[in-house]
Amino acid sequence: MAGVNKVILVGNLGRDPEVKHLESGSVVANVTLATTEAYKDRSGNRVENTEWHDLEMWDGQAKVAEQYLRKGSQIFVEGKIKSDTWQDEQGNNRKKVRIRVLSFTMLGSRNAEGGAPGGSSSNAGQSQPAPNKAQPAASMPSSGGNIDDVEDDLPF
Amino acid sequence: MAGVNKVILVGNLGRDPEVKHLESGSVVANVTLATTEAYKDRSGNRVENTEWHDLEMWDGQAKVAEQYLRKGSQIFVEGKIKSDTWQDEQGNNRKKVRIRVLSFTMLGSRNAEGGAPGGSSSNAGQSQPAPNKAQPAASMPSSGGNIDDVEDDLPF
Amino acid sequence: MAGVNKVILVGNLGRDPEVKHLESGSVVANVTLATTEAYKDRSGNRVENTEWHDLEMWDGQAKVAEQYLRKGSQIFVEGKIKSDTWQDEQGNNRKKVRIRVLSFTMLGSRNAEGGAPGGSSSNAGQSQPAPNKAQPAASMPSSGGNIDDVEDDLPF
Amino acid sequence: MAGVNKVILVGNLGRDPEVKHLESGSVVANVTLATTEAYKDRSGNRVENTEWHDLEMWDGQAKVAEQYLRKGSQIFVEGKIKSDTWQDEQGNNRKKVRIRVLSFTMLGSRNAEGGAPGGSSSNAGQSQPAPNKAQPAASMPSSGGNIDDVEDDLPF
DNA sequence: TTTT
DNA sequence: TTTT
Repeated sequence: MAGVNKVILVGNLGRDPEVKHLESGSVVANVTLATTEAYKDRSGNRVENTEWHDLEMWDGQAKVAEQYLRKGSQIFVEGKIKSDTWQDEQGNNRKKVRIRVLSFTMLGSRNAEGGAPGGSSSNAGQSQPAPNKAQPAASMPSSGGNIDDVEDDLPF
Repeated sequence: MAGVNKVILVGNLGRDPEVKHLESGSVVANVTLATTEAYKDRSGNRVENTEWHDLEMWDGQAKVAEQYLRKGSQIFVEGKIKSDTWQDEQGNNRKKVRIRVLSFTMLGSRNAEGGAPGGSSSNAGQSQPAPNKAQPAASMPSSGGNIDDVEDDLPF
Repeated sequence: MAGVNKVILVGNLGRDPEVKHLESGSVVANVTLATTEAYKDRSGNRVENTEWHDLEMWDGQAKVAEQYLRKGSQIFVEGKIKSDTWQDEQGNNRKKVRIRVLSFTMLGSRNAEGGAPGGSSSNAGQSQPAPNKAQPAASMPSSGGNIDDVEDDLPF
Repeated sequence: MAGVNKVILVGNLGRDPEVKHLESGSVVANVTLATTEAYKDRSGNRVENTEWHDLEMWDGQAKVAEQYLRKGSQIFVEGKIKSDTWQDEQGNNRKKVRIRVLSFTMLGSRNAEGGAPGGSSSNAGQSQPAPNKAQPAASMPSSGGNIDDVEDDLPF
């Protein structure tokens, strides 16, 4: 019965977060995260391999994501694997795997000050204007949320 | 580019490993692992939630799995998320997520000596006779494999 | 500022937990945990290497430890590194590193039912009688504590 | 016997790495890493707590550290706890805990291009000129080392 | 001694 | 779809 289900990721967002404010008052953010590994194949050529992860963040976390994360943002994520299963129209069993984020931390913000925060690619047309990625203390959520390490504990 | 993609699981096998010896000489073992978490809901009732993970082990690892793991075995797993994507007959994009195991460790075997190793449920009819789960050093694979912590590093 | 400090251990207790009930009402348990790795040296000989960790558990966690953990118990631990620094009598800077446990899970108990729970080494003379290591749901702490995954979040 | 001893850190270097080239040909780099966590105390005041870790890197890893890491660099580290024990002159048992790095990844380099790489504080007087922190592929070690994820597997 |  |  004793179980551990833990995921640790460091990667970059493929898009701006998609945030939904539900009627219940809950907020959910869906984020796609790329983790890329590079290695040499047998011929000595450099090969890159990218894995795309579907992240799910809730409530306080989702709000911080909405406010501070953008396409290209680099984050550290701790979470767990969580799958939904259902039957499709053909009666086939289907399964969708997501990472339920338990906490995340923005990375690399220190050096963003000198240049365009997030770079030119971080604020594509479909998104609202990006906030200052440098995360000055003054722009911290007054709710007491912690930009740098956002936790949100639901039972599952 | 800097990426981290790490999964840590502790759980029990849902079935005996399914092992295939490929013509290429490679060996692959597919394992289903359950991680269960328990919590109290708002009414104070104990609720259990089980997540099933599809694990993939290769070569030396797969051989150790074949020899020592059985339905019910408790293991610690370190691996990474790895997905296959394709189009189904309807032209829909499909994605299958697996955990590529990088190393695993058998748990709890130390105290299993006194009773039936693995318990009555650990050796269903479709499987070969289970070996002694207590893993005495003497029964270690002569190939130099390490029963307790099996690693197998492929680039991806 | 963004920081991550995470430790994951699987090992066995070197002694029964040492538990102190403080006047403040807090409870602290000190636990020594051995993690052993085995490898082959250049000559092909099997070598074992054991690292001893000093764990610190508080309150609900400490109570569960007091009640259920014994010398020899195998546990999964998640925690963080936490050091105390001071000057000794000679004026030298000293540092003591501990693992502050954030959650732990008892391992291997499921299959222990058939034999002596914990095995002969798990209940040395200096300790109180060991409880049933099999952890039936019925023997769970009525306080709502979760034997299988004990969490306790202090700020640091 | 089955053991897991894993440490995961994200933090910033307190100093430039101290690198020693041993007569044996081995190279060792000692690095101090700060992991900072912030939280609100009972009065709602923001409190910061910094833990300092002593990291040890060897060979290929150490060379990459020497070349690319500087005071202030942010890295992701995976390693294990490793302690040395000895008796001091007074005959007291002493123990020194280090993190043996198994792999590390440089973080946040993407946005360093626009400004001064590493910032003004990253290259203090006592250090050699910092290399371009942006890690162009062209400056990669020809030895096949991977700047972004450096691994080095010794048995212990 | 870092970082924000 | 990210990043280098």
